[in-house]
Amino acid sequence: MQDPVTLKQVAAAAGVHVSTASRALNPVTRSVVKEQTAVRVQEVADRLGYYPHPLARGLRTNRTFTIGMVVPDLMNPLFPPIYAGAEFVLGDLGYSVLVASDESETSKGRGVVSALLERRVDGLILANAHRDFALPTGRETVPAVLVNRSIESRALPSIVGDNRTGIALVVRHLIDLGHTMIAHVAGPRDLSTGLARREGFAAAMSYAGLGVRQDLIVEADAFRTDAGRRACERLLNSGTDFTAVVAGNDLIALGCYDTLAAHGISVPGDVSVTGYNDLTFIDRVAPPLTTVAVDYREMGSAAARALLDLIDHDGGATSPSEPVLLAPELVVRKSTAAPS
Amino acid sequence: MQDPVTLKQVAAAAGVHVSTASRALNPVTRSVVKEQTAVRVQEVADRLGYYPHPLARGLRTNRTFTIGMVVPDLMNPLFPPIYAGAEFVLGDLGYSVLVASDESETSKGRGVVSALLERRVDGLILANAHRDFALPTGRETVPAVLVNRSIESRALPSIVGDNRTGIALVVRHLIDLGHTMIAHVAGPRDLSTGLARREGFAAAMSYAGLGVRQDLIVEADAFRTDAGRRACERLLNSGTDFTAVVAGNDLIALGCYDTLAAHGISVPGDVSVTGYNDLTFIDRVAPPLTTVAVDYREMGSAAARALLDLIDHDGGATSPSEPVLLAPELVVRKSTAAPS
DNA sequence: TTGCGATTTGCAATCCATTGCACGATAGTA
DNA sequence: TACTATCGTGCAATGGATTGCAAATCGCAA
Repeated sequence: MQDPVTLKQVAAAAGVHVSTASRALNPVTRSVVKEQTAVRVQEVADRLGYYPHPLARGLRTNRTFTIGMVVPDLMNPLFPPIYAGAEFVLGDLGYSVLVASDESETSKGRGVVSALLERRVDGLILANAHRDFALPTGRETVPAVLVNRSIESRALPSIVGDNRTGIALVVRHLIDLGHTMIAHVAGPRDLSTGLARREGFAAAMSYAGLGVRQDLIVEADAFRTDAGRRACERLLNSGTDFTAVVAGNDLIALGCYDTLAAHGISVPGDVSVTGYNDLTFIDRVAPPLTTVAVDYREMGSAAARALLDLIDHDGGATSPSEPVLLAPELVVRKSTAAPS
Repeated sequence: MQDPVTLKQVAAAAGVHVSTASRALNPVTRSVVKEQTAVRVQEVADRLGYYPHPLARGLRTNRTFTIGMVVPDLMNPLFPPIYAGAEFVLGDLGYSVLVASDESETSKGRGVVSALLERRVDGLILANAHRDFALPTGRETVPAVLVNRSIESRALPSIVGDNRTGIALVVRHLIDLGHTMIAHVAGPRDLSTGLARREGFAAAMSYAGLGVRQDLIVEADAFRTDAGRRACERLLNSGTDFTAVVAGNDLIALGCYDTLAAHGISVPGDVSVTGYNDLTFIDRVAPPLTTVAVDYREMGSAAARALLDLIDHDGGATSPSEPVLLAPELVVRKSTAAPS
């Protein structure tokens, strides 16, 4: 409807100079203005419904109170909770979240990051990093944190799940049930989650004294159901015997369900299957999937807090650091049973 | 790293005045500059990696190339595709999407809208509207469109699914199977989707000559599983006989699954159940749910296009209009069968 | 009453790009 | 050669808030 109120109008109405009005309205500089004046300005501002023009302010202060968040694919139920957790923390502090999805499954995806940087976001939360990711060089940068996936260089702080421990939980669970021939349908090796779970699998197997057989490990080329189907197919075609499959995540596990069913193999009757992530509704598929739960909302919140810390204190100067690990939790359902 | 390049620097390097540089770089005004000069400026700009400061530009032009999108809850698998569709269309044109979630299930939620307006978004896509929603008055407004849910006043354009037709499809399907005693666990009446499906249900029933029995209609207080459970419980407690349940959406249908199972009633053996939305994975629950598919990605895209239209042409002056309806599609699975 | 330090407030520059207006230069016409 | 269109470019204001610095005001003491 009507035009927004400007600071100049507030100042005029309060009978002071704009600079005084500015100081009166800004909590940080308020103390420099005479109490009585500050109150008057504040009242006028409230009455007129004044709020500062974010562009004008940002232009001057070089802050936008906007955070860029990059996700690979919001349709993957994994990411909405991460977003929700982050936005919950950030929104409270006056930040808005600019969401950009980077559908490209390649390691480039610098396009969206650059786009966000050009928009002068105050920080970045990256949920889509490949292991070889690096912020674009040769251009101004902002504080950034990784979430869910970490990178090889450790150049950016990251908040991720403890994938090694998580996988160890399911391996332990399967061994406790009596399994010894356990296969792994791994996620892509170029994502830290895929690699860490694969390494965790190997570590847990050798720790249990079962050894690591490469013919029991296949890799899905994406954390998706279709990729899981194909990978499981390869596993079956190799002719290797196994009584349990540790899938790289829930979607791959669903792909295994499909392929196993297509081969007339019953879960968990003939083969046990485990997933990772505990997606919504994964408890309602047939059979309900034994998996590892990660608190993704908390992960998003933690990432946001870490980012704010970077913004407020270190000014973005980040020294290489180990990922912050969130504890996973085993969720036993009906897709695992003792080997027949 | 280094500071961003400003137009002034480009102009200096090209040996022209900033205004000339500005015109040379802006496609609209490029023709006013001598071709040769324009080329030179462009080359310098490219070499220096110049891009305009969005805040400075926005301050002057009063455009932010930012669209605000409000969703009730991104964790509901319904909304990510809507976002994806919208962002796909908008991103191509240089717009970024500011996502805000309004968890409050009340009809206020003007808080987030106001926050977005204060940020000077160029337009709004609202996916969370209650039937009595209206944009905040007495303040400047921007073009806005509704998606998925429409409002009573018709004051804003909306892109929604054809809920009446969709429900008619499932009712028809159930009748074809031989059902006559069909119950409806409706969604909340204060959401257009809840109301339209309820009305569609009544219309389809009377069209089929089965009449509308109020004792066969209960209302869930939210489009959630828990609300569906409770509502279904009420339906059963009322003692009314029925052989099929048309649920207001997939989540409510899952709630019905739970309650029916708790009462030892088998689906679809004793009672058939239908949902609405065809959520991801709903084809994998036990039993796979017969439901109505809506192309939510397309809905998001359509909303974005409608919004862009409003922004570019009408300048936001909207006259009341009927919702744009997207055709639904019946998806028959295993939760429906002939009555026993 | 004059003077000095401490508060308050005002001035003006700054952030960066856009754009109406005017000036200068070139081309074309009489 | 003089004169008017045209074209290209520069000047300067503008958008709105922030902030270093200077000026004004006040209180209080000598």
